[in-house]
Amino acid sequence: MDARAPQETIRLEMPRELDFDNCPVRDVMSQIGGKWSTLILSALSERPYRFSALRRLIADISQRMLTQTLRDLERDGFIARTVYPTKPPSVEYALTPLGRSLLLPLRELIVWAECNHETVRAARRRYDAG
Amino acid sequence: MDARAPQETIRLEMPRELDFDNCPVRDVMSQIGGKWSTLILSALSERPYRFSALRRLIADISQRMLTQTLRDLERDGFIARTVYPTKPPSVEYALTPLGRSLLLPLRELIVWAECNHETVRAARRRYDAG
DNA sequence: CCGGATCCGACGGGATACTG
DNA sequence: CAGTATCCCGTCGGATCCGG
Repeated sequence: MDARAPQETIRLEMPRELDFDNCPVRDVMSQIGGKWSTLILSALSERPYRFSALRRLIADISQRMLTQTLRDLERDGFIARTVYPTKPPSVEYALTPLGRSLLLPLRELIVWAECNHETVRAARRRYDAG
Repeated sequence: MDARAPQETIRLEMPRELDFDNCPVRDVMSQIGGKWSTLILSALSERPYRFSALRRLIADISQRMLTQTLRDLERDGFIARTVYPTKPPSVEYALTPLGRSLLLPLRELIVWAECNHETVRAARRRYDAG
């Protein structure tokens, strides 16, 4: 997980399907890589939240993007949307089992990012200087 | 790794730094989430490659995007660029230790994507139908 | 409270042509 | 061979207003 850890030799296989829609990696990445997806998944990993609660939690997300990202995540089966017909109606979002299973590999990446963020930023500064 | 695997309860902590540049997750994701980054990292995980070799390997990448993505990955310290002053000059790209360390969490995500791709596509079809 | 509809700027990414 | 320079367009995401 750390760049200074003993180096295991890792080989990733090139996907043979380079077509975007048929390439699993690209298909998942294009969703996870969105600006707000991981943030929302992180929030929902704690517990289900209602729309307005998510909005308060993330704070700098626009109404539009929250709605859209939730829709996309729901479409892919990562989260479930439940409407309670109260007045006014309340809507709750929760992770599905599929969504929860995604958290495992996602967490690995998040931990890596936190561990190596400063290294990356340093490399970036060096590159921009030279 | 599979959605049907026994469910461990995972909680991801919300990053307190919501500012884009200071949030490690977003900072890494915005790079990895690019259209070509993971493909290039996968290729270089096998062995170093020269520019034209990468181009043949990826095939449907444009010259422009290959150059730009390689630059970005180099800037972040994931790959190293070595110029051999032959005639005509040849340039070789290779993973750095930092880049190689990224492959571990990345592979988790790739494996997950391959395992669950069909589930996601099915969910997507259901959503679009209903 | 939970959105949808619309307009708009910024950026990612493709195609093509040109250079050392 | 390994790029740079332009042009162009589609999508992402923000702001704002409107509706059940």
